Amino acid sequence: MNYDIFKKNVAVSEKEMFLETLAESRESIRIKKEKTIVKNLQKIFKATLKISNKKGFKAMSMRDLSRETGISLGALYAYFENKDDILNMLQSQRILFVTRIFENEIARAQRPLEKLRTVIKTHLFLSEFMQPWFYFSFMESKNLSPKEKQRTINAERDLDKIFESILDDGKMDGVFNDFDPVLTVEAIKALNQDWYLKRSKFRSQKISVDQYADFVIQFVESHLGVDKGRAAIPFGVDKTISQ
Amino acid sequence: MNYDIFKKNVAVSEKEMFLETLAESRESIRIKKEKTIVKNLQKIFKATLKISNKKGFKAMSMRDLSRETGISLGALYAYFENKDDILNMLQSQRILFVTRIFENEIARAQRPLEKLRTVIKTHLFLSEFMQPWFYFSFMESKNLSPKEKQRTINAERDLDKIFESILDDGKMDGVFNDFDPVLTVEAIKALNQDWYLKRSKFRSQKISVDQYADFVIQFVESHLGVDKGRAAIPFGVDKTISQ
DNA sequence: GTCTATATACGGATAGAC
DNA sequence: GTCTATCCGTATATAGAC
Repeated sequence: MNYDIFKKNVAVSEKEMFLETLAESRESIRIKKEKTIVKNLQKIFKATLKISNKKGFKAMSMRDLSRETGISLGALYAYFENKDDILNMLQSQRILFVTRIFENEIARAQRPLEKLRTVIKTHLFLSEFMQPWFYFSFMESKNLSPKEKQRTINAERDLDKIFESILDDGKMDGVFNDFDPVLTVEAIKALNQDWYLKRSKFRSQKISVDQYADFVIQFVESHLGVDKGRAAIPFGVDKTISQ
Repeated sequence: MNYDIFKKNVAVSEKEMFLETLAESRESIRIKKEKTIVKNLQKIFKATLKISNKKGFKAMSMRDLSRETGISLGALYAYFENKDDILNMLQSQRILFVTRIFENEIARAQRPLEKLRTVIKTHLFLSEFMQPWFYFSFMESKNLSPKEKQRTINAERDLDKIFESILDDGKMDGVFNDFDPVLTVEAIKALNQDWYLKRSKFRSQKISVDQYADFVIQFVESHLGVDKGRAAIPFGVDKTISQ
């Protein structure tokens, strides 16, 4: 899998997922027509990410948002009850979206090494696809409602567990060396996190997300002591890397 | 070197460094007695970090700061011209402090491997010693004045150069394997950065900064192919991946 | 040097016309 | 559904007494 393939897979279900995840926010929205909601809410989200990622959510005024979206102050409030709602809706959308994609991409049973590579790439490609959301989410997590904060913590814990169980399986199979599971998982996440936190830096260095994915995988695998000579050849396990 | 030793080394020159770095902010401070400045400015900095790291600098009101420091609203403004000054002073202090310590700790000529370990530890121990400053600096960098923003970028570039030259020397000496210098430096920084961004997580897992330093060093060294405990990476194999 | 009281502006949110 | 006009709380910053 590379990013182009991933992007195409995701793009087809994007709109429909947006609609599904809307259900939760639906009660706080005064607008009737779904089509109008989708159109304007997407405008609002996009503008919020743009402004907030430049100067912070707290520093973004509703007047800023009105100007950027072209929707008047009064009309904006038909799409949420208060400013913080936007933040929580964005986070809720992001988590549901990520969870859904993750379930799709890593559902198939695979061998640990393949699985590790798939999860690293999925995580990385998701953060590329939704970079402004990931960046925003990281920077503004302080101000989430208790509900969304808890949900974020849970999602984070789930991701940890996915990584841990893969590493564990690999250790059992003898594919991976001995290592500290907590620190290793945290390191993988730190490397992936850097992609969306420092994206403009990578872009200016002309490093693509595919290159970065390969780098992270190689970096992590040398820590795990994966024997490259053996892992690459049998069973075509290495397909994901060689393309 | 471990963290306890580092901490003792740094602590002795801390106060005097604070005084030195004060010179720059001096003109915007209306107070005469240096002793008073030091006492109250440290109180102000401490309180700012405490409040801002909880809810963000923008969300911290001057009334919050007044309450936390025990200094009245009016008196606070004798120590800076406006709220943003606090942010810029904090950042200026941090950069000057870090630069000074770095110069002291890595001055001595060493061999690349030793040097790499020293720089990783120094960077990590500094971020432990000044964790609230590092966290604050990362989170609030958006709102720095152009001057402090530029200074931050320069300091970052200097750090990159230090790492790059060490890796380069190691490559020339044949101590390190072939690797992508830009990505490798970025990876080291990402791992170190995670320490101050997720510090409470590490603390709750009872991971000490010394343990983390050893982990990062070992992680990076296995990427560079210097870990004697593992099989050497065959020539050429990883080229397809790292480029 | 530090305090209280206050000027002034700006931000979130709503009312009510269209 | 969307707009303009406006309310009102809160924020930064200052004035001026002590």
